[in-house]
Amino acid sequence: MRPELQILEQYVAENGLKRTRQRTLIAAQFLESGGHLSAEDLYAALNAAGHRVGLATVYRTLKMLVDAGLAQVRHFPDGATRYECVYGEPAHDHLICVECHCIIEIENPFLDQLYQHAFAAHGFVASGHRLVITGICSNCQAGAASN
Amino acid sequence: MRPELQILEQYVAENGLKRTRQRTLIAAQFLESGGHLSAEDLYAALNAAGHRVGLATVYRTLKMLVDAGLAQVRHFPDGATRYECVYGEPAHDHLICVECHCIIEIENPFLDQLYQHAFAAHGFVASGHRLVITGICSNCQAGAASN
DNA sequence: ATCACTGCAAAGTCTTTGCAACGAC
DNA sequence: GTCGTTGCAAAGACTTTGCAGTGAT
Repeated sequence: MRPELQILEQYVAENGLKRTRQRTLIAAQFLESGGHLSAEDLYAALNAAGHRVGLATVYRTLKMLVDAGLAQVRHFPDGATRYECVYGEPAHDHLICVECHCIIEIENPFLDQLYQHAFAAHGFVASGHRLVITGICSNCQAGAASN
Repeated sequence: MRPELQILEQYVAENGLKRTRQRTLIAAQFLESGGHLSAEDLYAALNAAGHRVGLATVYRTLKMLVDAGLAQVRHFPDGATRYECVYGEPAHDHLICVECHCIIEIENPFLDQLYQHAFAAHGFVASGHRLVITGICSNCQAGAASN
Protein backbone atom coordinates (compact mmCIF):
# COMPACT_ATOMS: atom_id res chain seq x y z
CA MET A 1 0.00 0.00 0.00
CA ARG A 2 1.11 3.49 -0.73
CA PRO A 3 2.62 5.17 2.29
CA GLU A 4 0.21 8.06 1.69
CA LEU A 5 -2.76 5.79 2.23
CA GLN A 6 -1.27 4.65 5.51
CA ILE A 7 -0.98 8.24 6.59
CA LEU A 8 -4.57 8.74 5.64
CA GLU A 9 -5.68 5.71 7.66
CA GLN A 10 -3.76 7.00 10.61
CA TYR A 11 -5.34 10.42 10.25
CA VAL A 12 -8.77 8.89 10.01
CA ALA A 13 -8.20 6.69 13.02
CA GLU A 14 -6.76 9.45 15.16
CA ASN A 15 -9.64 11.76 14.49
CA GLY A 16 -12.52 9.43 15.11
CA LEU A 17 -13.37 9.41 11.42
CA LYS A 18 -14.35 6.44 9.36
CA ARG A 19 -12.69 4.53 6.63
CA THR A 20 -15.21 4.50 3.81
CA ARG A 21 -15.23 3.18 0.30
CA GLN A 22 -15.48 6.69 -1.13
CA ARG A 23 -12.57 8.09 0.80
CA THR A 24 -10.32 5.27 -0.20
CA LEU A 25 -11.37 5.55 -3.82
CA ILE A 26 -10.96 9.29 -3.99
CA ALA A 27 -7.62 9.27 -2.22
CA ALA A 28 -6.31 6.43 -4.35
CA GLN A 29 -7.36 8.11 -7.58
CA PHE A 30 -5.91 11.39 -6.45
CA LEU A 31 -2.56 9.91 -5.50
CA GLU A 32 -2.52 7.75 -8.59
CA SER A 33 -2.86 10.71 -10.88
CA GLY A 34 -0.08 12.59 -9.15
CA GLY A 35 -2.17 15.60 -8.25
CA HIS A 36 -2.81 18.70 -10.35
CA LEU A 37 -6.45 17.78 -10.45
CA SER A 38 -9.50 19.87 -9.84
CA ALA A 39 -12.36 18.45 -7.81
CA GLU A 40 -14.35 18.17 -11.01
CA ASP A 41 -11.51 16.27 -12.73
CA LEU A 42 -11.35 13.77 -9.91
CA TYR A 43 -15.10 13.37 -9.92
CA ALA A 44 -15.13 12.75 -13.65
CA ALA A 45 -12.24 10.31 -13.48
CA LEU A 46 -13.90 8.31 -10.73
CA ASN A 47 -17.23 8.14 -12.42
CA ALA A 48 -15.61 7.25 -15.73
CA ALA A 49 -13.98 4.37 -13.89
CA GLY A 50 -17.43 3.26 -12.81
CA HIS A 51 -17.07 4.38 -9.21
CA ARG A 52 -20.11 6.26 -8.12
CA VAL A 53 -19.25 9.12 -5.78
CA GLY A 54 -20.89 12.46 -5.30
CA LEU A 55 -19.13 15.64 -6.24
CA ALA A 56 -19.71 17.00 -2.75
CA THR A 57 -17.92 13.99 -1.32
CA VAL A 58 -14.96 14.66 -3.57
CA TYR A 59 -14.78 18.21 -2.26
CA ARG A 60 -15.11 17.03 1.31
CA THR A 61 -12.47 14.36 0.90
CA LEU A 62 -10.03 16.71 -0.77
CA LYS A 63 -10.43 19.08 2.13
CA MET A 64 -9.70 16.20 4.44
CA LEU A 65 -6.58 15.27 2.49
CA VAL A 66 -5.40 18.83 2.90
CA ASP A 67 -6.00 18.61 6.65
CA ALA A 68 -4.16 15.33 6.73
CA GLY A 69 -1.21 17.02 5.08
CA LEU A 70 -1.37 14.92 1.94
CA ALA A 71 -2.64 17.55 -0.45
CA GLN A 72 -2.51 21.26 -1.00
CA VAL A 73 -4.82 23.65 -2.80
CA ARG A 74 -3.43 25.60 -5.71
CA HIS A 75 -5.01 28.53 -7.46
CA PHE A 76 -3.65 28.61 -10.96
CA PRO A 77 -3.40 31.77 -13.05
CA ASP A 78 -6.30 30.73 -15.23
CA GLY A 79 -8.42 30.89 -12.09
CA ALA A 80 -8.76 27.12 -11.80
CA THR A 81 -8.43 25.49 -8.40
CA ARG A 82 -6.47 22.30 -8.36
CA TYR A 83 -5.19 20.00 -5.67
CA GLU A 84 -1.70 18.71 -5.52
CA CYS A 85 0.04 15.88 -3.69
CA VAL A 86 2.52 17.09 -1.17
CA TYR A 87 3.52 13.99 0.72
CA GLY A 88 7.25 13.43 0.52
CA GLU A 89 7.45 15.73 -2.46
CA PRO A 90 10.30 18.17 -2.63
CA ALA A 91 9.09 21.73 -2.89
CA HIS A 92 8.66 22.47 -6.54
CA ASP A 93 7.22 25.06 -8.85
CA HIS A 94 5.31 24.94 -12.09
CA LEU A 95 5.77 25.71 -15.72
CA ILE A 96 2.50 26.09 -17.54
CA CYS A 97 2.29 26.01 -21.29
CA VAL A 98 -0.08 28.61 -22.68
CA GLU A 99 -0.61 26.46 -25.78
CA CYS A 100 -1.42 23.01 -24.49
CA HIS A 101 -1.96 23.92 -20.82
CA CYS A 102 0.31 21.15 -19.68
CA ILE A 103 1.90 21.55 -16.28
CA ILE A 104 5.55 20.75 -15.74
CA GLU A 105 7.09 20.57 -12.32
CA ILE A 106 10.38 22.29 -11.86
CA GLU A 107 12.81 22.79 -9.04
CA ASN A 108 13.84 26.25 -8.17
CA PRO A 109 17.53 26.47 -7.38
CA PHE A 110 17.23 30.11 -6.40
CA LEU A 111 14.73 29.72 -3.61
CA ASP A 112 17.09 30.20 -0.73
CA GLN A 113 18.58 33.26 -2.31
CA LEU A 114 15.12 34.59 -2.99
CA TYR A 115 14.05 34.13 0.61
CA GLN A 116 17.20 35.81 1.78
CA HIS A 117 16.59 38.63 -0.61
CA ALA A 118 13.08 39.11 0.77
CA PHE A 119 14.49 39.34 4.23
CA ALA A 120 17.35 41.64 3.27
CA ALA A 121 15.12 44.01 1.30
CA HIS A 122 11.99 44.06 3.48
CA GLY A 123 12.74 42.23 6.71
CA PHE A 124 10.23 39.65 5.54
CA VAL A 125 10.62 36.16 6.97
CA ALA A 126 9.48 33.80 4.24
CA SER A 127 7.87 30.52 5.09
CA GLY A 128 6.50 29.40 1.77
CA HIS A 129 5.95 30.41 -1.79
CA ARG A 130 4.16 29.72 -4.98
CA LEU A 131 5.71 30.22 -8.39
CA VAL A 132 4.17 29.68 -11.76
CA ILE A 133 6.02 30.41 -14.97
CA THR A 134 4.01 30.65 -18.16
CA GLY A 135 5.40 30.14 -21.61
CA ILE A 136 5.64 27.53 -24.34
CA CYS A 137 6.67 23.97 -23.64
CA SER A 138 9.15 22.18 -25.84
CA ASN A 139 6.43 20.08 -27.46
CA CYS A 140 4.44 23.08 -28.52
CA GLN A 141 7.51 24.83 -29.87
CA ALA A 142 8.07 21.84 -32.09
CA GLY A 143 4.40 21.71 -33.02
CA ALA A 144 4.24 25.40 -33.84
CA ALA A 145 7.10 25.00 -36.31
CA SER A 146 5.16 22.41 -38.30
CA ASN A 147 1.78 24.14 -38.24
CA MET B 1 -3.67 63.97 -15.78
CA ARG B 2 -2.16 60.60 -15.08
CA PRO B 3 -0.48 59.11 -18.11
CA GLU B 4 -2.53 55.98 -17.51
CA LEU B 5 -5.74 57.88 -18.03
CA GLN B 6 -4.41 59.18 -21.32
CA ILE B 7 -3.70 55.64 -22.40
CA LEU B 8 -7.20 54.75 -21.44
CA GLU B 9 -8.67 57.60 -23.45
CA GLN B 10 -6.62 56.56 -26.41
CA TYR B 11 -7.77 52.96 -26.05
CA VAL B 12 -11.36 54.09 -25.80
CA ALA B 13 -11.06 56.34 -28.82
CA GLU B 14 -9.30 53.76 -30.96
CA ASN B 15 -11.89 51.13 -30.29
CA GLY B 16 -15.04 53.09 -30.91
CA LEU B 17 -15.86 53.04 -27.22
CA LYS B 18 -17.17 55.87 -25.16
CA ARG B 19 -15.75 57.99 -22.42
CA THR B 20 -18.27 57.72 -19.60
CA ARG B 21 -18.43 59.04 -16.09
CA GLN B 22 -18.27 55.51 -14.65
CA ARG B 23 -15.22 54.44 -16.61
CA THR B 24 -13.32 57.50 -15.60
CA LEU B 25 -14.30 57.10 -11.97
CA ILE B 26 -13.46 53.45 -11.81
CA ALA B 27 -10.15 53.84 -13.59
CA ALA B 28 -9.18 56.83 -11.45
CA GLN B 29 -10.01 55.04 -8.23
CA PHE B 30 -8.19 51.93 -9.37
CA LEU B 31 -5.04 53.81 -10.33
CA GLU B 32 -5.25 55.96 -7.23
CA SER B 33 -5.23 52.98 -4.94
CA GLY B 34 -2.25 51.45 -6.67
CA GLY B 35 -3.97 48.19 -7.58
CA HIS B 36 -4.21 45.02 -5.51
CA LEU B 37 -7.94 45.53 -5.36
CA SER B 38 -10.73 43.11 -5.95
CA ALA B 39 -13.75 44.18 -7.96
CA GLU B 40 -15.74 44.23 -4.76
CA ASP B 41 -13.14 46.44 -3.05
CA LEU B 42 -13.29 48.95 -5.86
CA TYR B 43 -17.06 48.90 -5.86
CA ALA B 44 -17.14 49.51 -2.12
CA ALA B 45 -14.55 52.29 -2.32
CA LEU B 46 -16.46 54.08 -5.05
CA ASN B 47 -19.78 53.86 -3.34
CA ALA B 48 -18.25 54.93 -0.05
CA ALA B 49 -16.98 57.99 -1.88
CA GLY B 50 -20.54 58.68 -2.97
CA HIS B 51 -20.07 57.62 -6.58
CA ARG B 52 -22.88 55.40 -7.65
CA VAL B 53 -21.72 52.66 -9.98
CA GLY B 54 -22.96 49.15 -10.44
CA LEU B 55 -20.82 46.19 -9.52
CA ALA B 56 -21.25 44.77 -12.99
CA THR B 57 -19.83 47.96 -14.43
CA VAL B 58 -16.81 47.63 -12.19
CA TYR B 59 -16.21 44.13 -13.51
CA ARG B 60 -16.71 45.28 -17.08
CA THR B 61 -14.39 48.23 -16.68
CA LEU B 62 -11.68 46.19 -15.02
CA LYS B 63 -11.83 43.79 -17.92
CA MET B 64 -11.44 46.75 -20.22
CA LEU B 65 -8.44 48.00 -18.28
CA VAL B 66 -6.85 44.61 -18.70
CA ASP B 67 -7.49 44.75 -22.44
CA ALA B 68 -6.04 48.24 -22.54
CA GLY B 69 -2.91 46.90 -20.92
CA LEU B 70 -3.30 48.97 -17.77
CA ALA B 71 -4.26 46.23 -15.38
CA GLN B 72 -3.70 42.56 -14.83
CA VAL B 73 -5.70 39.90 -13.02
CA ARG B 74 -4.08 38.13 -10.12
CA HIS B 75 -5.32 35.05 -8.38
CA PHE B 76 -3.88 35.11 -4.90
CA PRO B 77 -3.25 31.99 -2.85
CA ASP B 78 -6.22 32.69 -0.63
CA GLY B 79 -8.37 32.29 -3.72
CA ALA B 80 -9.15 35.99 -4.01
CA THR B 81 -9.04 37.65 -7.40
CA ARG B 82 -7.46 41.07 -7.44
CA TYR B 83 -6.46 43.49 -10.14
CA GLU B 84 -3.14 45.18 -10.33
CA CYS B 85 -1.77 48.21 -12.15
CA VAL B 86 0.83 47.27 -14.70
CA TYR B 87 1.45 50.48 -16.62
CA GLY B 88 5.07 51.46 -16.47
CA GLU B 89 5.57 49.16 -13.53
CA PRO B 90 8.67 47.04 -13.48
CA ALA B 91 7.83 43.36 -13.26
CA HIS B 92 7.56 42.57 -9.61
CA ASP B 93 6.46 39.83 -7.29
CA HIS B 94 4.65 39.73 -3.99
CA LEU B 95 5.30 39.03 -0.38
CA ILE B 96 2.16 38.29 1.56
CA CYS B 97 2.08 38.35 5.32
CA VAL B 98 0.06 35.52 6.79
CA GLU B 99 -0.59 37.60 9.90
CA CYS B 100 -1.83 40.94 8.65
CA HIS B 101 -2.42 39.97 5.00
CA CYS B 102 -0.49 42.97 3.78
CA ILE B 103 1.02 42.74 0.31
CA ILE B 104 4.55 43.94 -0.33
CA GLU B 105 5.94 44.29 -3.80
CA ILE B 106 9.39 42.93 -4.36
CA GLU B 107 11.77 42.70 -7.27
CA ASN B 108 13.13 39.36 -8.21
CA PRO B 109 16.79 39.54 -9.13
CA PHE B 110 16.85 35.89 -10.13
CA LEU B 111 14.22 36.01 -12.81
CA ASP B 112 16.52 35.77 -15.78
CA GLN B 113 18.39 32.91 -14.24
CA LEU B 114 15.12 31.21 -13.45
CA TYR B 115 13.88 31.54 -17.01
CA GLN B 116 17.17 30.22 -18.29
CA HIS B 117 16.93 27.35 -15.87
CA ALA B 118 13.45 26.49 -17.14
CA PHE B 119 14.78 26.40 -20.66
CA ALA B 120 17.88 24.44 -19.79
CA ALA B 121 16.01 21.87 -17.75
CA HIS B 122 12.83 21.45 -19.80
CA GLY B 123 13.24 23.33 -23.07
CA PHE B 124 10.50 25.63 -21.81
CA VAL B 125 10.46 29.14 -23.25
CA ALA B 126 9.18 31.36 -20.47
CA SER B 127 7.19 34.45 -21.26
CA GLY B 128 5.85 35.43 -17.88
CA HIS B 129 5.53 34.37 -14.32
CA ARG B 130 3.78 34.84 -11.05
CA LEU B 131 5.49 34.53 -7.71
CA VAL B 132 4.02 34.90 -4.28
CA ILE B 133 6.05 34.38 -1.15
CA THR B 134 4.19 33.93 2.11
CA GLY B 135 5.63 34.61 5.51
CA ILE B 136 5.68 37.22 8.23
CA CYS B 137 6.28 40.88 7.51
CA SER B 138 8.65 42.94 9.63
CA ASN B 139 5.78 44.74 11.34
CA CYS B 140 4.16 41.55 12.48
CA GLN B 141 7.45 40.15 13.71
CA ALA B 142 7.78 43.20 15.88
CA GLY B 143 4.17 42.94 16.95
CA ALA B 144 4.44 39.26 17.82
CA ALA B 145 7.34 39.98 20.15
CA SER B 146 5.25 42.38 22.23
CA ASN B 147 2.08 40.28 22.32
C1' DA C 1 -27.04 1.01 18.13
C1' DT C 2 -24.38 4.96 17.49
C1' DC C 3 -22.55 8.45 15.08
C1' DA C 4 -20.00 9.72 11.04
C1' DC C 5 -20.53 9.69 6.01
C1' DT C 6 -22.89 9.99 1.59
C1' DG C 7 -25.66 11.83 -2.12
C1' DC C 8 -28.65 14.92 -3.56
C1' DA C 9 -30.42 19.24 -3.99
C1' DA C 10 -30.55 23.71 -2.12
C1' DA C 11 -27.87 27.62 -0.83
C1' DG C 12 -23.65 30.53 -1.18
C1' DT C 13 -20.04 33.11 -3.34
C1' DC C 14 -18.08 35.37 -7.12
C1' DT C 15 -18.54 36.77 -11.90
C1' DT C 16 -20.95 37.30 -16.27
C1' DT C 17 -24.92 38.28 -19.19
C1' DG C 18 -29.65 39.93 -20.93
C1' DC C 19 -32.32 43.73 -21.32
C1' DA C 20 -34.60 48.17 -21.21
C1' DA C 21 -33.42 52.81 -20.14
C1' DC C 22 -29.71 56.17 -20.66
C1' DG C 23 -25.96 58.97 -22.37
C1' DA C 24 -21.94 60.07 -25.41
C1' DC C 25 -20.97 61.39 -29.91
C1' DG D 1 -30.57 59.59 -33.81
C1' DT D 2 -27.32 55.93 -33.34
C1' DC D 3 -25.10 52.79 -30.87
C1' DG D 4 -22.26 51.83 -26.96
C1' DT D 5 -23.02 51.85 -21.79
C1' DT D 6 -25.28 51.34 -17.45
C1' DG D 7 -27.75 49.20 -13.58
C1' DC D 8 -30.40 45.83 -12.14
C1' DA D 9 -31.66 41.34 -11.74
C1' DA D 10 -31.28 36.90 -13.57
C1' DA D 11 -28.15 33.35 -14.91
C1' DG D 12 -23.68 30.81 -14.56
C1' DA D 13 -19.61 28.53 -12.68
C1' DC D 14 -17.75 26.66 -8.68
C1' DT D 15 -17.98 25.26 -3.86
C1' DT D 16 -20.27 24.45 0.52
C1' DT D 17 -24.07 23.00 3.44
C1' DG D 18 -28.56 20.82 5.24
C1' DC D 19 -30.79 16.76 5.65
C1' DA D 20 -32.52 12.13 5.59
C1' DG D 21 -30.91 7.75 4.57
C1' DT D 22 -26.70 4.63 4.71
C1' DG D 23 -22.79 2.37 6.48
C1' DA D 24 -18.60 1.70 9.55
C1' DT D 25 -17.36 0.48 14.13
